[in-house]
Amino acid sequence: MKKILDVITEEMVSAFEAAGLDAKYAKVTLSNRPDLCEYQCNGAMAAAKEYKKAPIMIAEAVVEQLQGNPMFEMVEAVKPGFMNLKISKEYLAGYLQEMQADEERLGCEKTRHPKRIMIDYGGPNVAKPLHVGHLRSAIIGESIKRIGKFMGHEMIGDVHLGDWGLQMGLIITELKLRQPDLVYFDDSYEGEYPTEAPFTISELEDIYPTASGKSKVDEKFKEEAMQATYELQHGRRGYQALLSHILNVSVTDLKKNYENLNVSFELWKGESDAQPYIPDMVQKMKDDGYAYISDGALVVDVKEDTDTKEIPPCMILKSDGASLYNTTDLATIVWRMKDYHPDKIIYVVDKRQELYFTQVFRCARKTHLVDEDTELQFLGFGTMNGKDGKPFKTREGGVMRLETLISGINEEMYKKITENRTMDEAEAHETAKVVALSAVKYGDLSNQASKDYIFDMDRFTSFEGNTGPYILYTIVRMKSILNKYKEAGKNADHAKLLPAHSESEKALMLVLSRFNGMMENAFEEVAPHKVCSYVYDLANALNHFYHETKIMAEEKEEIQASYIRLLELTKRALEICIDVLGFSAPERM
RNA sequence: GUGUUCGUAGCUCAGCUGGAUAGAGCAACGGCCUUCUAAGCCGUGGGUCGGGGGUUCGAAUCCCUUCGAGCACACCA
Repeated sequence: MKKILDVITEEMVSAFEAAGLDAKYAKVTLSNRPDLCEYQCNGAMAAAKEYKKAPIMIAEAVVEQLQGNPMFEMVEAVKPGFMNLKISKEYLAGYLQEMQADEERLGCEKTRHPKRIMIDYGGPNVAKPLHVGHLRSAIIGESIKRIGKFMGHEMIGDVHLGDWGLQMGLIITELKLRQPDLVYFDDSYEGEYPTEAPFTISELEDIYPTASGKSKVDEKFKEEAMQATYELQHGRRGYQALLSHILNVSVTDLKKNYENLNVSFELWKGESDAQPYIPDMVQKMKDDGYAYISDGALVVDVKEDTDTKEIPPCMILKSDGASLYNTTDLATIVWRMKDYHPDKIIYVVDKRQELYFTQVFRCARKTHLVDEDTELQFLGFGTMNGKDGKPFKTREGGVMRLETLISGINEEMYKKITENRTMDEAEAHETAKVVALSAVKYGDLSNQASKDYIFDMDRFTSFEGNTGPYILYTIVRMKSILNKYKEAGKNADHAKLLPAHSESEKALMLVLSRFNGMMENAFEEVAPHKVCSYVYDLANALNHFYHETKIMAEEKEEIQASYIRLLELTKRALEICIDVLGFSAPERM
């Protein structure tokens, strides 16, 4: 259904035209003076110049046309030339009724031009546990994916595993040291390799850091690892079998961890999947004359005339002929185009990689890896800092494992819940997890993705004010009333949504009516934080209304049923929003 | 050095496609639970929107400049 601002703007357009004025000035926006009005149009002041008339004269002429329009409760022209509007309660109730009829989407239409959008987020490394640095990409990427899906686009999330490079060689080398007799290290072995991995995830998580540590002090060990890497990448059977074991064990564990975050991926591709495409890609870049040797390395120029600074060429192969991150990312674009032909690829990556990605994108475009109309978008997110404003670290100064962070918050949450409510242990733990996740995700998403933000454990676990738990609490309150209503043997399913009876009810209705416009905008701007701020507005409006209105004590059935309908609508809107943000609400808390 | 992002209340952040008195939350202070979950609601105090210019009828928002901070600048990923 139409956005409420568009509906009002249409009326304004007619009014402008009826007053003999250009409709381009008729844009209506939300009021920034809620004490004066709900919507405003500032076009009269802009039009003053063209028509050489005082803005107030123009405003009055337009307002004249709107007098008596049943859509409005108030229309007035003020001081310099503002036009202030209040929508009629009847119209608003009708609008919400229409929203409610579309329970699934609340009147937020799917796009008419669905796109296939791949979204590259997550980016974990195999054999390494997830740490806090992986949190933002997962949370933001997941939310953007869900917003896109809701808007009707085909969203394909790809985890883009870090499963290529020296780290693999390190693991293999360390494993060889620990278990030299494994068949994987036997060159003469020609049979099938075991299906069972020769290590568990916890062993793997021990092997990698050990190996990594050794490589920094032990030159010989490092050389061996490099050699192993080389052999792996050049097809040594035993090592490739090991690689797939490492992958299996690791991916199983990663899936579990991401699941705990309510994050999932359509594709579990990794850097290794791009490798087969490298030779042809490089050859073609050479044949087409884009790639040339500079200082021994193979590069493609990507600078453009409009650059404000020198953009270094995009390196395709190192001077020793080896591939590097760029090569893999470009080859990844190759298979993505070949297998999926997306309209757009969004990269949800640390913003420090921006320059690097402009190089990759330009190179991909220049060498025609992507079509003209395939959009490559870099969505850089800021660093998650600790309370001191410096990158988030453990007390000891190390990187904190994601699991540690999450379980810490879960515990804190569990304490809070058991302090305040009586609930059996199992439910309390389950609820704690749900609420803790909302705290983390909302805390992250309510900030603009591109900015650094301070992850303040105390603030997030204090659960007051603009937080995930506040939103959940609001939903739980509504659920509680709705249950009571049902328990009383009543049913409001076919009740009419009546015009607002109070200011707080109308205020709530006004926020609700913004739903479809908000969602559309959040998608267009790839901005989950806009969903957060809407959700907060809505929860606030509900709580004001809730506080003033004794719903269960309302004696007139018709009015009470209308309140219930309004609660249902609000609850639904909040639930859609938090779902799109990637978390959910418990039954009680 | 070059480029880039940012600088809004004591703290954490919105607002930035220009509009009327710059908004929240936390913290501080004061009210509200015999009635639907007080993890709530209502109220008070707190701001040269880093500084300076400019464009405009109008600037936190656009442009220039300056100061300060972060980040990035080809053989790591």
